[in-house]
Amino acid sequence: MSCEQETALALHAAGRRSTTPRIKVASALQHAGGHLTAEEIHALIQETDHQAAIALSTVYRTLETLKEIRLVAEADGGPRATYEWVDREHPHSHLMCRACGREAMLPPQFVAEFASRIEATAGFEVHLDHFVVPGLCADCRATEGRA
Amino acid sequence: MSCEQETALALHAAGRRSTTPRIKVASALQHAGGHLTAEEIHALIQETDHQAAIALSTVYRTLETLKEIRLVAEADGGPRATYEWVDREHPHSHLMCRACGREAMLPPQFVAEFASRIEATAGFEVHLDHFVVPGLCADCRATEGRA
DNA sequence: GCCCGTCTTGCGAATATTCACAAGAGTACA
DNA sequence: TGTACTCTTGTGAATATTCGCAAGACGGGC
Ligand SMILES: [Mn+2]
Ligand SMILES: [Mn+2]
Ligand SMILES: [Zn+2]
Ligand SMILES: [Zn+2]
Repeated sequence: MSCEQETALALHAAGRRSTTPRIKVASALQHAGGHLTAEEIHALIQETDHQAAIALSTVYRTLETLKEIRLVAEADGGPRATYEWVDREHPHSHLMCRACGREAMLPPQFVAEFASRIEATAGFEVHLDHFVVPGLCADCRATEGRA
Repeated sequence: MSCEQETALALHAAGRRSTTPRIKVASALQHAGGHLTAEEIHALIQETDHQAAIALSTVYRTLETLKEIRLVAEADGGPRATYEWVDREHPHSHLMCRACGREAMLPPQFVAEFASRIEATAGFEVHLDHFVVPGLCADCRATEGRA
């Protein structure tokens, strides 16, 4: 089954309609990979598809919709929000250094166990599909000590 | 020692200058308590202090500065960012339901242990001073099952 | 396939947040 | 205390993001 079909199914399963902008935004995120801003997504779609243009405000709304049904995750942190396709089979999270900006991977298992613990005690279903943990990397910790 | 003096000390310790806007913003957050938007903070300062007004853009910049030295934490999630004073002695985090919007407290211990684990394996110093975990509360999980 | 009711979109306007730059204020040091 | 140097602020403008509303598209039932 194609990516587009899977997206359409997920939308329907969530009681939302399958529309051209939603499919295009989802497709752009899936095939570009990585973290993209709303504007980058919009530009990608224009390039790929010279005819029917999508309004930038629709891209924002669509990202919100896709986030609601957890197909897409938002990553804040910088001055602009970025968005990434969520891979349910292989979820990932980041460690982001506030000093140098570098990113490292965070073992998904740590996040999963943190979530399990909360669900077990609070009955709260945790949605940390793509978690960006801020802090200081080992290098910058050393530097800071000397500063 | 007064709150203002403590803020000034923290600023100096971080190599930043102690200025009127910084002290006022910090003071507003400390004494109002809870989550405030930049605009609410700005309004509070105007009310308290009819003379020297602070520019709204300065409030934004100042909040960024106070976040950098971890006196203040930002909570996203809604359409507008909110800010809260960080109480180092009694840190707290939230569980926020994406369906009904209600908030519950998250045991600080869970966050602390999650952080310890990351620091132990990755050497990364985690800065989760005020963590808002999205998800579904127990009530909404039940409702969703029936929907 | 057509009709209807509702959900979505495009568009433009309204807000929220960030930036650039010259003027003003805080610090270190004499 | 005065000076020099740098960091911050105020202001206005630039961007980013959200909203309101009428027109258009989607999905369900005939
Ligand atoms: Mn990622
Ligand atoms: Mn809080
Ligand atoms: Zn670093
Ligand atoms: Zn709820």
